[in-house]
Amino acid sequence: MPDPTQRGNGINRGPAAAAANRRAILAAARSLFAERGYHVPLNAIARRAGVGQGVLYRHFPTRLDLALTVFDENFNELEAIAASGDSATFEHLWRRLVDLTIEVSAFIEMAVDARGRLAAYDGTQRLRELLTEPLGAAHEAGLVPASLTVDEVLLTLRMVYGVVTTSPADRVREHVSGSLRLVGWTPDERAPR
Amino acid sequence: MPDPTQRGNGINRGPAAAAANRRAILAAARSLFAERGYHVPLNAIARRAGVGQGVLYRHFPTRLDLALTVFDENFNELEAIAASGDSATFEHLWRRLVDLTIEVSAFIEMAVDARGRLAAYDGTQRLRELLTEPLGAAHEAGLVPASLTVDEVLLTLRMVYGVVTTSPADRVREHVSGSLRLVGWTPDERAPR
Amino acid sequence: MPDPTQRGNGINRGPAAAAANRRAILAAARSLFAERGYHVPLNAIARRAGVGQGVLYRHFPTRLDLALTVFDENFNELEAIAASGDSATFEHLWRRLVDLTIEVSAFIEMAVDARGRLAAYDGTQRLRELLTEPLGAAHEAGLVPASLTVDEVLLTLRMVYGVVTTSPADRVREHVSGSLRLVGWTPDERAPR
Amino acid sequence: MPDPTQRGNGINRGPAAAAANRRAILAAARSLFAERGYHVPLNAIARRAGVGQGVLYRHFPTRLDLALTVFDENFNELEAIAASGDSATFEHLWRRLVDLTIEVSAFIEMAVDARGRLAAYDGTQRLRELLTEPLGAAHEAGLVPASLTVDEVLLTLRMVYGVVTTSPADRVREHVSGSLRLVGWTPDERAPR
DNA sequence: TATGAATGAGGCTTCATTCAT
DNA sequence: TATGAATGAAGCCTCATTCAT
Repeated sequence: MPDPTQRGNGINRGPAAAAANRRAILAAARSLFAERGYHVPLNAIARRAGVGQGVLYRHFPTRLDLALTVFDENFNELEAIAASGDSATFEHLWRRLVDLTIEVSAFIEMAVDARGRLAAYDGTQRLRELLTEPLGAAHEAGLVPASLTVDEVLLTLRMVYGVVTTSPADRVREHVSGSLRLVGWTPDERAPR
Repeated sequence: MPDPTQRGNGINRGPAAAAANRRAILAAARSLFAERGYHVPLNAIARRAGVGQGVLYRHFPTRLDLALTVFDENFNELEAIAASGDSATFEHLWRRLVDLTIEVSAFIEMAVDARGRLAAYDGTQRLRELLTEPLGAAHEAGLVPASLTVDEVLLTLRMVYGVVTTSPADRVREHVSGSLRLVGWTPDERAPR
Repeated sequence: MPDPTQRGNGINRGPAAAAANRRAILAAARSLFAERGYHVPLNAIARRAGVGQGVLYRHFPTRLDLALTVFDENFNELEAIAASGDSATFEHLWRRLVDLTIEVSAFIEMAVDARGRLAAYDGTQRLRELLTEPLGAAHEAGLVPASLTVDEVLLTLRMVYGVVTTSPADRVREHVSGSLRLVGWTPDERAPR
Repeated sequence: MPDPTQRGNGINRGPAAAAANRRAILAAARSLFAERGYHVPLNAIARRAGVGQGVLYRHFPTRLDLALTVFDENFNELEAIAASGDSATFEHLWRRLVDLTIEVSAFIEMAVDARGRLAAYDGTQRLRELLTEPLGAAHEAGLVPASLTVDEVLLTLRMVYGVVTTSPADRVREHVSGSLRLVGWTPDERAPR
């Protein structure tokens, strides 16, 4: 009788393993997207996950499905931060968004890919929703200017993407700080304009 | 007797075609980079240019050589603008830079590719040089704030890249305008901050 | 429903075919190396084996891997002969070595290729080992001069290679006989010197 | 008015240059065969010779024609040695033959190529002729055993080829010496059997 | 249901050969 | 007659995707 906690041993372990496989695939994809970019071969992901090629296709029919799910998990994390609900939440969220942007440059490649294929996808909607309440709280606490909108926050994030992608690897954070200063965010205080 | 004005008809048109071929390849590459991105198959470029695979390799041994030449032409155009030398030059330059950024998003992908392979390549140096004098003139004419530096202009451009790349094709210009407003440039007047 | 005994019909025959495919590839490689030399196109091998290009790469990532495996099988056969253990074994071995040399001139080309890439590979070591005992037995039985060493046997073999490679196909055996006479081996008796 | 001693300057210098071009091609081919083997790209030869591709084809329609001509020059040199006519001539010839064998391993590759395509070519005939007289002189002077025939000398040479081709580059001469000892030639004295 | 081998299209690159000038 | 660019076939290799077991 096979050990269900053991994966990738070539034994069909039945439906019970499906959830574990899914998690393993997502973890593998996350790390490989970060290491080798969005276009990393799918079989490398399957290999690192310890599953067969077929399983990967069962769970995620296209590369885009896989990538969207990986990045969805980031949204889950961000939503958890947003739910904490004090006035510093917005700052935490922003900090985490910038870090994710720096870490996962694969996201931008996915976005390019998705633009052509997934007209319906507007990943920003979810971001918009999770930012609304924390930004309101920050407004009330006087931590950000009253005029700052959610859309401007998102736009700034996309500007950060541009800077991240075009910076030499060893100067990314320095350039990001410079660009945030340009829009009037002093990175130390994270107090916009 | 073959018609020498006809391209891509499978006939060896002889060395006289070399210059025309080179131009045809560059034009094909320019349009395909814009349409399909930096990683468009090289044989698609050769096909659109109406030349054999080998000709493309003779003129441009690597994809990077080809891309650098294409973008070099952009620099040439920008330098021509810069040379005109009146106080509105900076505005013209900036407008053209933003347009190029919107049109040729392949440039960003090339930059990523070049980063790994062409340590010596710093495309921004050339940009920096051609901007210096026009920005000085704009300073003197009071058209831009005295504090605005060339590096800030370049950084802004990279932020624009980020917005371009992550925007749905039909809303690119709208988003770019929004982001320029964010950094205090009102796109209508091009009067920064 | 596809006929699983039929090869190369464009149908995915599943993993069960792996072992059969491997054998088919090796057989195809063996015959094509003999017919067309070491540098025969790999896709010709895949075609004769009735498999896709990718399968060949899965089993043998490089041409050298494939060739080494093919020739390994020759070593296996020789070692089986060597294991039989009577005093005539050396004669059998030698006869087979000469025949293999004549049949598989691709071996020499592979050796040239391997020299540059596989510093660790010393194919002769395995030959040396399998010859040692049979030569000793032949010494004891007085079938070969006491002074004949394993290295001399190997050197003679390489001289035979030279003659094989430079002889017109229809006179190979005649020339080999002549050259063995030169070193004092009368091919009829196989009684060296 | 072009300088006829100057080659590869892109100017059509008329028929007078034909002989110089031919010599340049042969010299380039000789060095490149030695450096990179028989299958060196033909355009590399044309480039080193400083001529266009077309000229190479005019003079030598096939790779084999070129190679045969290159090696013919070796025969010319050997015939010059043979013509000197004293009793040590055979020894000089033999020494030069072994050296050529070691230097020009491209010859063996050409031989493999020629086997399939040039049934009529028996390069050995010319060798045989130039060796006959010197070997006779050596016989008369008692420098070689009376039984040694020209064909045996040629066969030995081909055995040397085999050893050369299969030896690690840094041990070629050592192995050749060993093999000559095997056939009873002590390399120091060059006194066969 | 999971495995992982097989398929084969597609992209890259190299040359032998041709041919306009 | 010489040049050297153009052609395009051919080989190499890499995956995305399928499917027998």
